[in-house]
Amino acid sequence: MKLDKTDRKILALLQRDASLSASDIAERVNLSQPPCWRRIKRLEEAGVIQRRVALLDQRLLGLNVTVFARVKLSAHGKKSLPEFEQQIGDIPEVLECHTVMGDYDFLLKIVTRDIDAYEVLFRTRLSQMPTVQEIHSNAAISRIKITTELPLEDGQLKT
Amino acid sequence: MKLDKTDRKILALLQRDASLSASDIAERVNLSQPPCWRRIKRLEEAGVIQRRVALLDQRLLGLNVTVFARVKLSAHGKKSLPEFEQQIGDIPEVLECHTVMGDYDFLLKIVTRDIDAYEVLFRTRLSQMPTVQEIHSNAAISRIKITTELPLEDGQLKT
DNA sequence: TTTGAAACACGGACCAA
DNA sequence: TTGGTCCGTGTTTCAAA
Repeated sequence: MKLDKTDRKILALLQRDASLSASDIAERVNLSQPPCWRRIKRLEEAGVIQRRVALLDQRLLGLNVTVFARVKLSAHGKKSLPEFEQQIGDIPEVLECHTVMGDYDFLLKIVTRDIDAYEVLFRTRLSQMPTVQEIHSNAAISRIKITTELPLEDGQLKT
Repeated sequence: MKLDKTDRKILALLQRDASLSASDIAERVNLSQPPCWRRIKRLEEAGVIQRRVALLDQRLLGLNVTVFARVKLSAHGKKSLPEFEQQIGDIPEVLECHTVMGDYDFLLKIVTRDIDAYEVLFRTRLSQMPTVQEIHSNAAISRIKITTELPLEDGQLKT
């Protein structure tokens, strides 16, 4: 799928504010509504636009703690990776889990109500996973920047 | 602001799929459409629903590399924190920047097209910031889990 | 909570460049 | 192939019972 400049403009607008209507966007990219709508549809069908979601305020929901946990699996545990991935998927407090290169195996982003809730999660679930050898937890104190907007400027993308 | 069970159900639905209409949601939470719509509006006005965004497919956009960078500022650099935060905010490839407790000061999540693009970003921007003393970069190989859905189940929230 | 009306957005048919 | 105009349908939004 190839994306021209107009497509990228549309994507940039939508990943900033998905409540914009097709005609709002049409106006900003100098198109009339139907062709603009067709482009959006096409981007959705191609999967470039994965989904539309509401972002909630963590603080207002009382979810005050974000922890980054670096996890190392035991040597034999690496055979049962699917099991580990399955278990991680089942913990709603784990927002992200990435396999990383370097001195540890996974980086997890975890959100809980407070430190106590994290401690419980850590003790009863994370450290209980049979494959886990070692976990280093680092609590985040403040969010300097946090966005879901991917960089779409020229030169950062393959088109 | 207090949230009852119905509010939390609405939030759970919207943070999974913001394309649901007010009547779709009304149906699933056993309400008629207008009161359901009023609740959504109220949640938006209170800021619990911060915004609605489109999530794009990183791979399809050719953004194949995610790097987590651990940054340490120089001792005197900690005075000019606002400057650092400003500069971070201006780099679109930096999606997240958290202040963390522990052996380093910040954790950054960075997305680029490929390793070369990261190297350029690292050399020309990140390592050039006058306040930065040390950066450890860890490339993420695969995404096991990645979601923007906050955990809303009972007991995880203050209501 | 239900009804309903006005405004608006969506999405198809069809034509022009 | 891509954009434009026209128009029917459904949704949102909000007032009134």
